[in-house]
Amino acid sequence: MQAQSRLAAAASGGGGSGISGSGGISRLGGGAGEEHEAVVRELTRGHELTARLRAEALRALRGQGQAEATATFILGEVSRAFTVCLSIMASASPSASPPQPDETPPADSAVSPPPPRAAREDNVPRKRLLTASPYDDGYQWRKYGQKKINNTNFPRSYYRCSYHRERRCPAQKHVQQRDGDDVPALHVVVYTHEHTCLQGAPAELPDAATNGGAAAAASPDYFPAGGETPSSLRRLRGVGGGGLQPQFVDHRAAMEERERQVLVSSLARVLQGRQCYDDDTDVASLGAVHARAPAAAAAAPVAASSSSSGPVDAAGEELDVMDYDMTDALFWGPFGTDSNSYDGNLTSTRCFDLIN
DNA sequence: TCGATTTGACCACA
DNA sequence: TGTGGTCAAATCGA
Repeated sequence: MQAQSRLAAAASGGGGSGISGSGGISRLGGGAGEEHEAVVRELTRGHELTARLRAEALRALRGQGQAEATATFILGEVSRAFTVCLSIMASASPSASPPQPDETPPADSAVSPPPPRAAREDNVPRKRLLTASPYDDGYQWRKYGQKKINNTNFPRSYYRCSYHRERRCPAQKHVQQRDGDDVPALHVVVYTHEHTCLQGAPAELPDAATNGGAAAAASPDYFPAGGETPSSLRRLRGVGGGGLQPQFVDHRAAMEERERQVLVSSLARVLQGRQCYDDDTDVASLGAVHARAPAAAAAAPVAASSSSSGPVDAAGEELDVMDYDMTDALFWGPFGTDSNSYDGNLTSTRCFDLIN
């Protein structure tokens, strides 16, 4: 598990200034399990702190256009990186392993439960993912149902792409918290169908880690003809719990580099204050947070999948750990109407995937 | 008032 | 026939 080793090395401060202080890991003693728990604990803490920082930054930058958008983008990517790392750690967790045949059954299992219901054979492609952050995958979803599933402790929630009607996007997912006492709680997410709301996205998109995606947003295909969407811009500044990611609001012109530099430098100072980075942290390394996340996600699951002993869902089906690529970079931008009625045009953003 | 979520009922599949 | 998946009216909240 290369990624796990890297994470453990990073957590123990190998080669750098490391993490210290009251909230950090001063020393990683004990066995691998203890070390694993410590890394997960710190990642979870980092994830939570990022969310708080994001809320504070957005409050402070509200109405400041590019700065607000850039802060949303960067902190969103930092959050995503934490999510990826937590997913990797979850897949490597002893608690994530499927029950072994020789394990002692629960005391109340004298009557063996019925075999899990077979999956529907509808030839619909499905991707399964085990994650601690099932709602932070970069897409916008609308919940349309919830169901108590037999022999599980937690209900299953059903979601459709927010563009289900507007763009006939068939993408769906359902989320179900896995039984057990995982910390953080792990959820099995099953994605059904690919997003087709990505249609019309530029064929080639630049690396957002280096330019923030400004060139992508500058593509004439990215915004509809006539382009300006004041209503959507209003919505992007409004409420919504952070579901909207307006990183490319009005980015047809190249992002103003100076403003971005100022903001990123501020963020770097904040992050350094939390001692999350080495002393030589710079703007480039912040951008690399984005670049590393998909790479790390791709690296670890490959090894795990080859062992065919990865995590399983409630039905006993092995989770395809390659599905971590669902956390790859996604980009959102404004378009069209700001109506989001159920039957009409839904939202003021659309998404497309940089990868593929 | 409008959009999102909840939840009971219904439907289709194994 | 039971269960998972979806629908749609009711409800909630901004």
